[in-house]
Amino acid sequence: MTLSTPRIDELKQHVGHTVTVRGWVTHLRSSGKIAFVVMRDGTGQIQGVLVKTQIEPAVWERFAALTIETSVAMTGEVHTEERSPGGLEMAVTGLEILGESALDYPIQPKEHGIDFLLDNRHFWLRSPRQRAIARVRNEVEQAIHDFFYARGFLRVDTPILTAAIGERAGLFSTEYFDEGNAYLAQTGQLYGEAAAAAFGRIYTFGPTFRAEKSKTRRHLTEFWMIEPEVAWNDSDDNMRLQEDFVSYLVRRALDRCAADLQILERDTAPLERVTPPFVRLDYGDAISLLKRKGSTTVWGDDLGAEDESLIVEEYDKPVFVMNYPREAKAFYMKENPADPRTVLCDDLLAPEGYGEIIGGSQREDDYERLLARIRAEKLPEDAYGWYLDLRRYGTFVHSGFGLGLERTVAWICGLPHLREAVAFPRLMNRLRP
RNA sequence: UCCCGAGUAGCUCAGGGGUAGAGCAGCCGGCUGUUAACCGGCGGGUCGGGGGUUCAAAUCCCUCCUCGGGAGCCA
Repeated sequence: MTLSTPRIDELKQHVGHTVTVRGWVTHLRSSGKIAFVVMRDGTGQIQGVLVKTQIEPAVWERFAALTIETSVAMTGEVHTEERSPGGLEMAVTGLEILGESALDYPIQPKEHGIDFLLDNRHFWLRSPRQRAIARVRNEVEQAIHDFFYARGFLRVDTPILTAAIGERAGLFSTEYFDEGNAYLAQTGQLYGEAAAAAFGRIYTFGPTFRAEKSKTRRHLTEFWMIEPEVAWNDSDDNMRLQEDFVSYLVRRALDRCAADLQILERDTAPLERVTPPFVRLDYGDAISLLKRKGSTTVWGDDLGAEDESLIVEEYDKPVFVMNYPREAKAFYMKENPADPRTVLCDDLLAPEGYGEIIGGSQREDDYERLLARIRAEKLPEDAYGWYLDLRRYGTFVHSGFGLGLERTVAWICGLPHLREAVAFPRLMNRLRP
């Protein structure tokens, strides 16, 4: 059966020949003695046309038994036909029902509410729009690996079950034998730093978990993060790496996913402008800018969503905001020698309201300073023993960042909400399907 | 957690004190080029749950639940 059953996107090579394709029925239309069946196989769609007077009665009867999402093997001669969606059509002479589909398939070719669609995510995934998003995500993921591979980075897989270390936000916990609680990783960074001391340039690529009760278009409780960590990179090197990286990912999507972006009706003009260098806006200058624009945010505050939009609208490509006050940022960031009130860090804000897609920093490499920060933040000192060791045995200048995959995909695809950027999104009130 | 908004047929919604509605989907019939086809017919309801006001509540009041949008936090 596998022989000569091309996939739908290969059918243009089979014009004039009789082939069999397998897939799922998406549309059925009948005019009494002529009928149309559109099927999908994951690579595209093909319309089959059946003329009652020209085919075997048994085939016509099987057409009548078709329902939406029936899986079928459809056989016929492929020809060009401009009235057919996609320009190709199959003159069906054979039809085999592989798997029946119940009459109450819930998804219709019309508007649905988001609650209903998320409840039916396992079916929603079958739509052309969701396929386009999945293809862009796949391309971005591959581009990430290619980017780092070409630059001699080693991919390191860090643990998902961890002791209580990492960010301050909510943790998911689970029992772990006689060791007390284990927590789902919020970041692989600390392990990445250990690996950078071993291998020089590394990156992680994996799921991370935040038990935050946040209900916004920019948050998931489970999301994928890419975290490079580079020995001997300072904060400036770090930002150069980030702008090269992000520009490369966008370029790859533009070059290889043009058809998908078109299905998503993505205006690609803003993406075409994503080239290095990006603007580097010092935190202090950002505050001045915000004050000019009427914000009440003052020096020392973290930047809110409103502030980020005010900054982003000033530029036509991603913008770095760098060197935040120490109090607004994590304990592991290196003190800024030029202004000890601040740390050497950067947030990369994406255009068009997609917010922070990267958070990065140079890491504190001085043992005493790092220990002081851990104590000041009242973190469990013993849990960070191995992390502090990295500063006791050959400490090194190093920097890294975390890129949120779903935010990046949502931005490139122009999605209104992160939940479409992953096949089965995890939100605070959604654990299934 | 806080602030808004919404829950009526499988779906998308109208109806806002007086016998529950439409379109789509489904089913039956018709149609030889359909594109979310079209035309005719049929079936389909705990009006989110509970309590209250009233002769009478989908409709007014209270309360809880669920969902959506936003904030905070962050990627």
